[in-house]
Amino acid sequence: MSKKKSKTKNIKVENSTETLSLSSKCNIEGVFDDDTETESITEWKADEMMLLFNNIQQLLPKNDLGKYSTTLEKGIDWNRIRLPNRDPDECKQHALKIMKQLRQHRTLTEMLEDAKKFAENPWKSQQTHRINHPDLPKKPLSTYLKYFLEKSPKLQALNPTMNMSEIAKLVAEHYAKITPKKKAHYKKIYDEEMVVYRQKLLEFKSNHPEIEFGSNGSRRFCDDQKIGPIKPRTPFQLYKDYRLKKYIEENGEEIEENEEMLKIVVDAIREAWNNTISDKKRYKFIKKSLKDQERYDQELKEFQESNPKFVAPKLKSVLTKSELELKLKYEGKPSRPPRSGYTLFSKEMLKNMSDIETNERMVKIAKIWKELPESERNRYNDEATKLGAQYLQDLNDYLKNLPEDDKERAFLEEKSYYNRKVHDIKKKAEQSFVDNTALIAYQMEELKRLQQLHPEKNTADLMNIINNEWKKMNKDQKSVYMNLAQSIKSFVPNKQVMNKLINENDTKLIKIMKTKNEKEEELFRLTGIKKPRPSGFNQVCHYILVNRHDLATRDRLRFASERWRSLSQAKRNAYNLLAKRKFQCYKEVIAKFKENGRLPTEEEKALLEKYSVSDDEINEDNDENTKDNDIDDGEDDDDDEKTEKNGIETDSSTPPTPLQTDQIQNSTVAGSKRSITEESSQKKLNTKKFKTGDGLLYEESSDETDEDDDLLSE
DNA sequence: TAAGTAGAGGCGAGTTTAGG
DNA sequence: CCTAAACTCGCCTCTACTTA
Repeated sequence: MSKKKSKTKNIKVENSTETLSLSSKCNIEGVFDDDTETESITEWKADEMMLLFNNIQQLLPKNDLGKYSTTLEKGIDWNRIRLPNRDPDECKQHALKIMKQLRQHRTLTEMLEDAKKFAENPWKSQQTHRINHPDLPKKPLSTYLKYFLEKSPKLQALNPTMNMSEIAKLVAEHYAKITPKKKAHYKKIYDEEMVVYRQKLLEFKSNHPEIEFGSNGSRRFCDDQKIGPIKPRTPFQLYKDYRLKKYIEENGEEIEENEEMLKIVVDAIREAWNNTISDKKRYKFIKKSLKDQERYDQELKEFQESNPKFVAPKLKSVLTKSELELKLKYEGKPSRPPRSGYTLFSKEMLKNMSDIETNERMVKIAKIWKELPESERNRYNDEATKLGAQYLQDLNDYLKNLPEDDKERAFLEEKSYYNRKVHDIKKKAEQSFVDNTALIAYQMEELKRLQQLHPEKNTADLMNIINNEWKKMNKDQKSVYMNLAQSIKSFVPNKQVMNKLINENDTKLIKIMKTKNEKEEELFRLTGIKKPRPSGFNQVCHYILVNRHDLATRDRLRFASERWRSLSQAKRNAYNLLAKRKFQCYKEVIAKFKENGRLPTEEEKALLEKYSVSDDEINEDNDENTKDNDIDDGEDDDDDEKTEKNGIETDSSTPPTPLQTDQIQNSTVAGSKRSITEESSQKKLNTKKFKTGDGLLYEESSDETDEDDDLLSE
């Protein structure tokens, strides 16, 4: 299989004292084994090549950072290369052919150095000249290597757990023991081959007087001993053992005798493993391999107990990435959904684009995507959303059924994806909150105006008109309401969003979040220490919400907002800073408590106390009194960020129900314009009232105060 | 130093995903 | 929609050994 490997690359010309003079007109007539590559190289003369490479050098792009072949393909203006009797494409193809045989992973600038050296004296065997003449005869293998070739497949079959280095050691061991008679036998073959080789080499030299024979590079060696338990076997190795055993049973011992046959059989087995074996069977060997891993872990543990100094070798996982995926798939793990409609689309498109060049595919897909009618794109987007929701559901089911030990690991594997999902949902919900709130604000304002203008019309008709007006408004016209909505959103915690998620997808992540909060609750029960409000603004809100029962909830929040804005910047900074410090302090306390149940020390309690702002302080009406502010050290407040982070970790003591847009709109009208709504009962209105406007977050509350407090103190 | 071998690991380039 | 990071692919080198 790999016999053909580096055929043209690693053949090197034998060292020789004979040094042939550099000939600029050398005409290489050698023939490559692979005849498709032959003609153009043999046609080109050294000076011609030199000219070509010098030409290319003139045209190198400024930033030559890509792979040389890419640069040759795309970075060079071949029309500007003019060689007598050569068309640009010929030049390009020739340059590509030569360079391909020098080194693979380099930039064109670097490769040109090698190429020019090559052109100076083609086929000279030196490190930079790795192309060897295809006609150069191969030196016969040494007696040891002949023996190695014969013995190593057998020893591999007998010692399937050994790697090549170990096999080589074993071969050497065997070789040291073979009888002089056998050695002489190998030597005889070698000598015979050597006679032929010398003859061929002479012929070669006479055919190619232009070729200079040089010396070669060096190699590094290092040694590491391998002791300890036998390494776990990979699924393929196990499969190979199984097939080989079966083969030997069926065909007797022959396979041992015939190394060629063995190689063929092993190759066939590999082929089967890679291409034809069913996933089900593969999964069987994957399981076996994992069992062997367990065996290894156990043996290693025991071995290390008796050999404490033994450092376990770093092993790669017995499973390849795809094997692991297969395993998880078989165990019911859902595969990740496409992230967007576009992803879904491109995935679908890619299936039928194998004929198009790789780097053009994505460009093409993007183009088609853009040209797709909106309805089509929406179809993909909807499908992607559906798949996403399905995935969360499937993942949930999968996690639920896992053994307790695996749950955590499996969850962590999906965590980043999950967080992303949470992020997406949150962003979406935030946006729809802002949109809804803006519309509500507009509706309220317009309704009032239109009712005065057209007292004869009923509310439903007016609302229709208003909604149509809104639809026709452009961004600028809406901006006032959007800004208002945004500012309302900014002091409303993200709790609803999270709760929506919790209700819809009761998965491990949320369970972890819940346990987090269970700990917080426990700490509160034990010490009375509550999770502090994460920002100065939240403190103000809290204070107003608790103390201003004379106002409706949304009015209280509005009032809180007004109060906050009326504070001087210095004071706001000061409150934020305190809140930040307190929050940090609390975070440390809760971390310790979670870790080992340690309760806060007196010192920590005192610190938490120190960072608290008293209600009285907030209640001070004369907000201009910032002079006596001794806690302001001018630090920027980043409570927005804090609030947000905090929002994610929020607890879920009050599971809310997500609101539908129309529901919100309807209730808004009802709530905000109580007087004009049809004869609904007062009680109903009262309940609904809290769903409206900024009250979006406080739906269906019977005990406002507690809930408000809860919501803002998260 | 290079020849043989198979698997591990490195690397550059190409893709996909996360996250803003 | 964009960028950075992570991942994949496929090629390349290294590893053990001896001989010339």
